[in-house]
Amino acid sequence: MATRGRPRTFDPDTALDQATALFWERGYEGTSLSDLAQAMGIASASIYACFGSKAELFRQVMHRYGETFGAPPRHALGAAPTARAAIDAMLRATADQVTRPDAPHYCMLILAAPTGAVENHEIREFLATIRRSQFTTIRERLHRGVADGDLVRPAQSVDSLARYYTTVMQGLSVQARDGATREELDGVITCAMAAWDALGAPSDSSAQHRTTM
Amino acid sequence: MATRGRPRTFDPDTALDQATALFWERGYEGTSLSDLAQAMGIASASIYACFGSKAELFRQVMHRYGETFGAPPRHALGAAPTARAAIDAMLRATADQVTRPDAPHYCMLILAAPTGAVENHEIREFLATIRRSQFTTIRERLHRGVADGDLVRPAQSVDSLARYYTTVMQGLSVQARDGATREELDGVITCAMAAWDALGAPSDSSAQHRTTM
DNA sequence: CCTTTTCTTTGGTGATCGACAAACAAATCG
DNA sequence: CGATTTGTTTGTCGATCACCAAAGAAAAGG
Repeated sequence: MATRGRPRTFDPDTALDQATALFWERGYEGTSLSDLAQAMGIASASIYACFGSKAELFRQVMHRYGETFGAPPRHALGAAPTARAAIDAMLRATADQVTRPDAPHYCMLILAAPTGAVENHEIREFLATIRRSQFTTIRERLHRGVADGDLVRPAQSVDSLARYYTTVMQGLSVQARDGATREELDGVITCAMAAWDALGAPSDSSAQHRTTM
Repeated sequence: MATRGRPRTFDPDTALDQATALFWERGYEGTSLSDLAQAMGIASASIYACFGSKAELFRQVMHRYGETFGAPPRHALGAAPTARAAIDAMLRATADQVTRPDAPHYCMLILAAPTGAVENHEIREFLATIRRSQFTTIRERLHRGVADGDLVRPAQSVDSLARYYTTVMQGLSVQARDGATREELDGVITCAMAAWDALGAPSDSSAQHRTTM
């Protein structure tokens, strides 16, 4: 792999990090190319040469973002021994991430481009697709719990339960955005997990209140 | 109150509705003044004469939006006899609103401007303030439930319970945005209400012991 | 009628948007 | 070395941004 031609004078990964910081602070539409070029320390033409376009740069930012910011919740979901522990750990890890003191208090995947001009609908749909895959990942973890026997098939369907915890996770971003503290999010999560004990019926404690609705 | 001068040739309320439709579809930053002028059927100068600025127009749009789109959930919260029924009805009404076939599937208050350019931070904070007031309204309804005796002070604090249901409500917008159906949101809400029975203590059984919080 | 008041239309402000062409610079290859 | 390849710099493209001044139009007051 010969490296012909003039070598790049900047590190693409570092530049991506700087672009991430800006997109994170201002969202997709709120960030301009001249802002990006200045923050990345290069001319806008170099952005096009290296990353293609503003949209393509954002996609690469989100890819990197998913592997860093998104890693703890994803890892928690997969590593915990039971479905209940997995969901709980995923939510706590999310709360950790969206209240980190060194970053804006929300998840880019959810709030960086939920709406926007017509010409940016592709970016919005790009993020929506990732969010939908999060839901299916959570759902699969619950199904695994049913297979493992640590989650009794709930009165509500597994689909509903998965969507419910996805909803809570996404709501955490809005809460953090509005100034909720890590401790307050912990209280939210504890409430959310109380539904598990009412619905999912853990195998260790036999069903108690099954009435309602 | 004499009406001197040339009368207005358009109805401000109708124009506000048309502006609402556009802001709703594209968010705050994604909507341009020329788009608005065209949709409202007037020149941009008339927008400034009547509404002041883009930001001021958006504030008036949100005021009207809160009195129309926001009315059903707010009314449900206040009208239901018990705290539990109030929260349940509020969430179902929210699900109704964010899946209406005649409007974009999300709540503007939550997703119209969660991020954006630095010069639009005031708009973002304007919406955040309204969202925080929603939380306090929900909290007050729960406190009323405690006073009424239909909600036993939960193991988790009333604050946490209020923030939890606020989080779920906000998450519903993201879910609807990503294509969740009304029925799927119903399943989410049923799961969310299951937490009530685990935390808040049943409403029918008379208040048991008053544990300190 | 004329004056005053208010709104609308016209037209354009400077700034900034995303994107790129052309010229220049720095590396490898033969 | 010269030729080739690749990245950077410079400058700018047409479009669009939010906004507004100036002039024309339509009403009421005198």
